[in-house]
Amino acid sequence: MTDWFAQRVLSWAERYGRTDLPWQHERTPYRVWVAEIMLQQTQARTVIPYFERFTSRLPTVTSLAEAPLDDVLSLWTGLGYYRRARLLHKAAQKVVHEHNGQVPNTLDELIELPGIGRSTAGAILSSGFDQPGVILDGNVKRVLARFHAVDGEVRRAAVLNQLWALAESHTPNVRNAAYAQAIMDLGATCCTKSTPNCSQCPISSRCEALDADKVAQYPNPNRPTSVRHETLRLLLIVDAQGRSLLQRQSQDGLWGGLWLPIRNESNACIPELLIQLGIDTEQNRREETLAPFIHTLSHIRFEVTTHVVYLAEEASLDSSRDDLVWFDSDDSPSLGLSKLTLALLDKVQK
DNA sequence: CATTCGTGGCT
DNA sequence: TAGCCAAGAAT
Repeated sequence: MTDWFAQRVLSWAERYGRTDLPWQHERTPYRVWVAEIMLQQTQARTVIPYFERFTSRLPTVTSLAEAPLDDVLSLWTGLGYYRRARLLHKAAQKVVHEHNGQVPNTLDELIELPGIGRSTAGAILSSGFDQPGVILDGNVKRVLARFHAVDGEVRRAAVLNQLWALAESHTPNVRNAAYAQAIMDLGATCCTKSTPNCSQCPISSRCEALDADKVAQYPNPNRPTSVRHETLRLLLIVDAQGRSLLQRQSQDGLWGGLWLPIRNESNACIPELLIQLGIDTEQNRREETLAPFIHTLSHIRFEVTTHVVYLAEEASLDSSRDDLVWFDSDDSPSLGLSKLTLALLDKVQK
């Protein structure tokens, strides 16, 4: 290992690197895998409590593979990007069936697993197996874009290819796990997006961006994606016992596989919806419309209008539909819920 | 190649 | 405070 860059970053990490992250201890390929999936587009501080709870409940690949999907999504509730949970679950079953329950340790095999792309595969190889593996996440992209003054929107393929080549050129084939952690720590704690600490940076003496006094300009920002505006009409039905009717979303799309109040896309009237759900429309009920509010996602602005129907009696539900469930927060069944659903249920509780 | 996925923390 | 964007992958 002769790369000056890697030497400096490794030495820096020996003093200033993070050592208290839960996936750095009891390090196994499975725990590293789970952590890397949770860490996709999600900051470490947010991931920590989810990782602890997830690996405590599902400590092995086999336990994850055998768990109901609802349990996995329940452990993911609030973390976002729920497709990651579905793909992780599917990948665990694939590992059990095709790899004898052992997390594979080659780049090709890892990328074949759902939810694992090039960077995550590199992270699992290096951090999980201490084998050579190249990472190009947001941290590494920022460090490299600054160090080499890489121009152009980072999301463009030409720029990405350039960054991958640079990442590969700097990645040593020894101390693989240490370097993987070191380069990410540098980006996360020193070469930060805003107000980077160049004075304590181990590679600042050869940083092209710093040399040109243009650190803040790298990486060049992507053109902002346009925000979509949508309305979300929800029907929240509460029965006499205080249970709320939830419906499972399709596996694809927003909140896939999660349980939400009834979505009323077509703006149908309440009696019509109740009939569709198989609920007796003759019984007494009280209705209320909650004040509309804005729910923002990364690129969608939902104006949420919630109509609440309180049933006075026991509701007869069409038992042939497995996409409906009466949810009792005291009973707390294992279901994946979005933050939006949690907020709405909280409003109805009082 | 551009868009679609959640949520929270930051400035 | 209203955006910006994090340990990205799938389509």
